[in-house]
Amino acid sequence: MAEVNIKYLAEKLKLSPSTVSRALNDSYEISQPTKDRVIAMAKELNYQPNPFARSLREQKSKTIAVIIPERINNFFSQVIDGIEEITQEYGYHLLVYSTHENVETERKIVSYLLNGRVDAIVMSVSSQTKKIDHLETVYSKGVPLIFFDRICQEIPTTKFISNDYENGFKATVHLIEKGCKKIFFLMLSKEISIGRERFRGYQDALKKYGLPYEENWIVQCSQSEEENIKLIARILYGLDRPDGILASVEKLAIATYHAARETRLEMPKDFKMVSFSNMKIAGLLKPSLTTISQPAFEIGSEMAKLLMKKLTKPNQPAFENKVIQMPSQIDFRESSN
Amino acid sequence: MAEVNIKYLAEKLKLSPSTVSRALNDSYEISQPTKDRVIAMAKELNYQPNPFARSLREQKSKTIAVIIPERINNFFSQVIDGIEEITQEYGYHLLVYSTHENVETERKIVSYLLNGRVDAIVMSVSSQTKKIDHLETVYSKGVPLIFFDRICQEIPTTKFISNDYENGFKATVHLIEKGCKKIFFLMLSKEISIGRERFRGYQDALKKYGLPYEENWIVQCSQSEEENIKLIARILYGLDRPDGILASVEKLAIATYHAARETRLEMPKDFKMVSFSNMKIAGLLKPSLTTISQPAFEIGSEMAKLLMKKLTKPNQPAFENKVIQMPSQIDFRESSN
DNA sequence: CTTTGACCCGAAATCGTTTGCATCAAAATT
DNA sequence: AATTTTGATGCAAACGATTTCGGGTCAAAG
Repeated sequence: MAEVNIKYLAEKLKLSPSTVSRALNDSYEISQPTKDRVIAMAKELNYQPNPFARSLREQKSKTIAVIIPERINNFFSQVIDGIEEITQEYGYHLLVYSTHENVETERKIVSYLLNGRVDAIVMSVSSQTKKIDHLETVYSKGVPLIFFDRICQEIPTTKFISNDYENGFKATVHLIEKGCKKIFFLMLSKEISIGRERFRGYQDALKKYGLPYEENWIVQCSQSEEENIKLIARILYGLDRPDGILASVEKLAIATYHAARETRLEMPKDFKMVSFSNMKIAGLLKPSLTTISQPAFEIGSEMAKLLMKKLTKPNQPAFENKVIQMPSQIDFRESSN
Repeated sequence: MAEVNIKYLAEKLKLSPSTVSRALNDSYEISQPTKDRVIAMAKELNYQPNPFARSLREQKSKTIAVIIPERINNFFSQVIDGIEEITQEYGYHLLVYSTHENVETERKIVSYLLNGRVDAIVMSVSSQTKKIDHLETVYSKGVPLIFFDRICQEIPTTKFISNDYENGFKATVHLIEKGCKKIFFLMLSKEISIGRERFRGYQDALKKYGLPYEENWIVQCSQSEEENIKLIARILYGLDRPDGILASVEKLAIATYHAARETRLEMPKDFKMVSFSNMKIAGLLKPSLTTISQPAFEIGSEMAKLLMKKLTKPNQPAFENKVIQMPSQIDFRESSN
């Protein structure tokens, strides 16, 4: 493969490696004619600097890690698209990892990243994450860290979410106004902070309208689609079945569609549903699904902007400990009508 | 941040860096007691080897690039999941890039990867890719390269696809058997090899059943969803409108749903449709969509297995110039009934 | 005629690992 | 007893880029 490196360029040009390096980096110490010669030769030989030598020397990698709980989810794909939109301009690379909602995997991935392999980490924690010492380690090592969607409140850094509380509230009010009296709340796990916010909105809306809710209306689902369908079907078969459902994540809405089909119940006649979801084709479902969708792309690009500012400008402070809320959008469709 | 490195470990242990390195790499030249001491100390100080120093020295990065035309597509997400499943075990990292179906972006991304940043590239080319000199460069530089789905026939390496010809054929036959006489074929671009195979299957099926087809039944769509909807709607409004549609990619099927809605035509009454798609919720659409879905996860994991074999074992030959076909699955649903 | 400063360039150290070769004691062999 | 072998370790050179330091030239200024 005979890589062409700086030394080789220097030889060809009868210059020293340092001069070549400086010329390529447009140093003021090098005369214009020399620069031109060097650049021309570099182009001719198609010189590509070795990224590892550079990273080793400069102690930075121009690489960012993105850790998400699952890939097969439009929301996360859109967020990554948003991140890439910005980072690509700056020549940064993206290492993407999926934890598959598994804490152990999450811990392992994070541990790979503590050796300087990446300049920063952007992540959405797994739904099973309870102990957060691995995240504290990242923080204490000084690796810039940003959370989004599934955030970890305990770590004092910047977090991006959408106005989950507000939309949990609005969605519930919407169901109430459509006449629902028994509104169930489907969630993945108590551990997810995001679920909590959406849940608080739900609770407060019920309270405001003087509606009751019982413990078993809060349905804790699992990772298994099959089990979730069974669980929800059982609930729909039950005597105490809901006339309204608020699904805190997309996959639970999908499971509900399957469960409804199994139990031969029809939305919105037998029960109504609203779901948090960034599915593009919510409008093509049968029935079309009322969704609360997050500005995923913008969340990604905003995070990336913040990152790029910190990584490419000198003397930037650590990320502030704050939560940035981006507005979601509710699209009313048949499922809740 | 005071990174703990080998030199520091050596000092602490009163050993030379070389001994420490060898001990950590479990070299036969080092005595067991010394190894134990070194390993214990490394664990205590939480030593993490610097990946760049190692990559620089070893001339390999333990990183693989995955280049896809778009992220918001279940097929590609599943493929990446499949790749990760295997590579993670071997401690390999995944750099993921999206070209957004843009050749220029594709060229730029590829050029970033010619400097040893990655040990291999797995890619699905953009629909606009016509000139392939950038891919030839990758190949000639000796970077291991595997194509999937949108393959580039001209490069002599291993390619993974599903039995596109066969399924294009079967899907068309299915539509014919359901009574369709005017079957249109929706494609993204003539450049995509994959489209060609599917198209050949379509053509041959028509031929076999003695059905005609006209030039303008082959619809070339664009990247813009909006334009595609308009285009398809215009076709559906037309006098010469199809009674069957074979969509070669998922996004065109979605566009067709929107166009049908606009023109108030109903599937499968007014026309029937089959689409290549890995959408999980095809069964929940209105009407549910008959799909040909690829074994995406397996395509990913098979590619990764091949890669890992080449990268982790000594003296492996270059990838054979062959096309590996994985069987797709057809799920018949309402849209074509 | 010296000094100053602008300008151009090279030698060598550095980043953290790995590894070919040298070293040196103890054990084994002649 | 002298020599070879073995086993365990250290020295120093890579890998390829950046950067500190320092040297030299040449023209203008003092």
